[in-house]
Amino acid sequence: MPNPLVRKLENFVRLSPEEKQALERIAQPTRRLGAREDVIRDGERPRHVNVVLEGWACRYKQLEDGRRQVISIFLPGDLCDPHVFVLRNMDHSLGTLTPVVLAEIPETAIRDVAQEYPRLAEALWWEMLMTAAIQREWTVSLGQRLATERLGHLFCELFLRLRAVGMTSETSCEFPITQADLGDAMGLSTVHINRTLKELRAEGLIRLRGRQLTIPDFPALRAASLFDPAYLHYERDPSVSDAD
Amino acid sequence: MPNPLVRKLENFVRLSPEEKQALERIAQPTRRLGAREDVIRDGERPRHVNVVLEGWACRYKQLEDGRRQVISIFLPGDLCDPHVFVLRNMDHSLGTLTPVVLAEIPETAIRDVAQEYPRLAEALWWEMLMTAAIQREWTVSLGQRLATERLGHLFCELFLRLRAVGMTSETSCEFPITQADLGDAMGLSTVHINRTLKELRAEGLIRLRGRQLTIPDFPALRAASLFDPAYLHYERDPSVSDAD
DNA sequence: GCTCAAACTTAACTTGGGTTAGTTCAGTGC
DNA sequence: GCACTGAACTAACCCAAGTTAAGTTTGAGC
Repeated sequence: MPNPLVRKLENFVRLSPEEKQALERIAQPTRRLGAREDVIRDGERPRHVNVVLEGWACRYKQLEDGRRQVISIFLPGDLCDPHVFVLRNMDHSLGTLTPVVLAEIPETAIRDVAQEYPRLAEALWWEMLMTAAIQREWTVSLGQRLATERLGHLFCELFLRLRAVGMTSETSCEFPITQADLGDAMGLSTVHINRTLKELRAEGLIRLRGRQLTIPDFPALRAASLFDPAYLHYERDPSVSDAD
Repeated sequence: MPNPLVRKLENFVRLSPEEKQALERIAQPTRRLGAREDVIRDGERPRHVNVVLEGWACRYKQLEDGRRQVISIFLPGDLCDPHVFVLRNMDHSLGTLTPVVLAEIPETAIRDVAQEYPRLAEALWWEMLMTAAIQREWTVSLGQRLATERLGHLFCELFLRLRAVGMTSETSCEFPITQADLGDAMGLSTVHINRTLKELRAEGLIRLRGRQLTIPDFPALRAASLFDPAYLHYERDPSVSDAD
């Protein structure tokens, strides 16, 4: 099973064997957590950059009165903030949604690798900018899209992000999170998530049973959700030859 | 009138005269736009980094069916994406809300200045991370907060951001955008923005007339909106002496 | 194969906010 | 002074999504 961080970055730049090795060296498993545990909490001082190697995690923020918003979802290969250190304290928490294996990378290791391999530095930039683009798209979803569009859009996004790290079949992927988590992420109540899933199922746009999501007709779901994958920027740099 | 970019960055690091001069040199006015014009449109290729010197601007995304979400608001001193160039095409538009004066900085100029002055590089990192933190907070607002909290929270945020560039009095600031724009930013209809403003006014939490916003009792508005300024990270680096 | 808890599902009812369709107000141009 | 325009404001009605309060399914642990 290849390193998901390597797989992810290869969607943007072609990496040499040495570059891949350098990445794999710094992204080794160092911490295992169960489902629903905190990686780091709001207010704490970050000690390393976390990379998800296995499982699903999230950024979230809890309001004083208990309301909780999941701000981002992290899939295998995702980096949680390559440059957290600049700000001294976390302004949100990181938690797991499923059991998770993390690579905890020290500040210096990231810096060194970026210094030595400029193409890796560029790939890390791409990853940061794409993360920001996803955050913006969530803003659009929460601000403008109806519940069916919101969920459909999220399914499209997560399916493509999982495909980018080789974790999908033709039309299906693992989908291991609960309806309550989906609600916290999309700003909807659990009950309404359930209603909305029922509707999407009834229209034949998705199948979702156990921990398995199937999108039988991606273009159909895409159209129903006004999903435009451009913001994911999965185009390889044309200045890098595709021939190896 | 000092350069707002300099003022903003000084909230995080203390800058030497040479550092200030270097910033001022690259952040010179190069483009003037009227209200409601586009700086750059979705799909276009960015040519420079934009810094707002005067006026208010925004990031926005327009859906096929006309719905529009304002994704971020840019105030004087704000940089629109120091590293857009990595992604080849814009996945959203930048537009003005009022007449605006921009500094258009070439990619290389930013890079050079960051290379020569490491403290400026760090300040630019801080600015990027704070922008991301603001985006996350908007996600929380749109997902969890009621209309009154949402608007109150936005007023608190914008007031503090304006104060950081010296554009407030004790309790007031310019507030030059329309209720329709507020609606597009907070995912609410214009009508409901109006109702909600009425409510906030009735509770004595804000005054808003003409283009002037007054927050007579900031702690009260803060409490009513569950606003916690920690995410703005306006703490000066403690490793830098406060004595000049 | 039984127990227990978490996750899922549903129905009935309520509410926050959207929609439609205006009126009023404040500039601006002439 | 009057027309014109864009913004601010309001009322009546409607609907998407929240809330409450169940019942049902699933699966881990024994």
